[in-house]
Amino acid sequence: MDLDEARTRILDAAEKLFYDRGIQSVGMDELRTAAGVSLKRLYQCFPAKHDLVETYLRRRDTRWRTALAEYVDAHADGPAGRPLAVFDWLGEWFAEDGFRGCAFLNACGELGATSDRVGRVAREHKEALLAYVTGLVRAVPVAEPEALARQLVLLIDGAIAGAALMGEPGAARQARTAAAVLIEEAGCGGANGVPHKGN
Amino acid sequence: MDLDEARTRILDAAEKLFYDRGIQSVGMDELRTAAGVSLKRLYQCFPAKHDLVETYLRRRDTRWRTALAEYVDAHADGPAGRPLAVFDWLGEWFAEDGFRGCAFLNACGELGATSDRVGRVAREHKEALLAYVTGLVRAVPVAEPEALARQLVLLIDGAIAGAALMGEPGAARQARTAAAVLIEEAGCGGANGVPHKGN
DNA sequence: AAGAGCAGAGAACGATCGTTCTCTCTTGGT
DNA sequence: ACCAAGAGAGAACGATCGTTCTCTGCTCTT
Repeated sequence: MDLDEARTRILDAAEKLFYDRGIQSVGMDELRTAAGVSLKRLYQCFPAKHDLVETYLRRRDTRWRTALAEYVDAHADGPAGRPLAVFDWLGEWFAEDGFRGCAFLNACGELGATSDRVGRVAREHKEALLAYVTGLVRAVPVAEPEALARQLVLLIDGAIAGAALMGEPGAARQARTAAAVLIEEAGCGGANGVPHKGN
Repeated sequence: MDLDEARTRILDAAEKLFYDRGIQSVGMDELRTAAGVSLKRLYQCFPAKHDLVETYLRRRDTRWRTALAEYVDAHADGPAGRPLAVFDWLGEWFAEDGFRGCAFLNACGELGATSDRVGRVAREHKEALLAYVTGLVRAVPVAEPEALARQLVLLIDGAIAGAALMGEPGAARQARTAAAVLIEEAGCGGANGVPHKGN
């Protein structure tokens, strides 16, 4: 077996097990069995468990944001619809089997106080999400795009948390309608010409 | 030492340690030392660790919601300001030393897949919060108070998650302004007479 | 064909976990 | 004063954790 193939098999098993059951609940031996590699290979690819944890989180971060961006590019109608398409993607994600909330928030709650590395990865993930949403918001004419982007990220995180705890995918739709109101209200003479209330 | 006093000392130590460092990272022996009771006493009060975990979460739930309600009662000016006062309280909570996000979301991410009891407690906590916010919203004249309450809870959870990951207490203020927009927009001819846009 | 080197399987190790047991000491009733 | 009962302190137990080591067998070069 190739070394690169072993790495991806280990990371695939780690992502499934860590996300499903938490990090501390999964032992290296069970991981080895799920990946189908030997313990020697496992420690050859990842010298310690926290290395595997960090790599798992980083790979999930890039994959998650790539999937989101691809969905938005494919499904959004016009620049104004792109921020709202984010919530449509969330709705599809919430409905997936095995959805268990934000992997970074879970990892941070479990190990954030102990390991500063997972805290750093989680922070980078959230900053990258904010940067992406800010880019989406800049394409629609609103006053203070950064402030609106931060509000939308609040709705995103809230929807993820709500869907994780309650198991109700409808949180995405509620967040979407709230986002539409916020975007509309932040608009300064947008496409439909509704003026800012500005009291 | 009284048995009730032992219980509260154990619960106080458990709340501090579990919330600070996660549940699985804290052993019963360290807990015993922090509480200043004997192991026999500990297992006499809580026959197993998951009993202690569940009791810790339930007590934190009632205390958390009581503190929130007391703050809202004390600081809100008028019925319309009560939902907004929730976010003021969040801001003070976020700024506290040792703030580490939502204890129920953290516990659920760590043990939710393993223990269904912590999942149930977390769900009950979030339902109680939604019920409380719904009660606040009903006092201000809006169309569809339940929908608005759900949106506000999304903002609350998002602010907690954002503050937990990034350590920025400003999330509470951003959520507050977003909440003000949503409340204003949901109003059906409220106190200031702004009509619903209703497109 | 033979020896060197690497890969897989899993035993082994020390540490730590949740939980129980033992031993000693105090205390209260008669 | 004496005995029963319970409390505290911590040793002990089996399980499991992350990590390393050993042993066996295959493969590749000359």
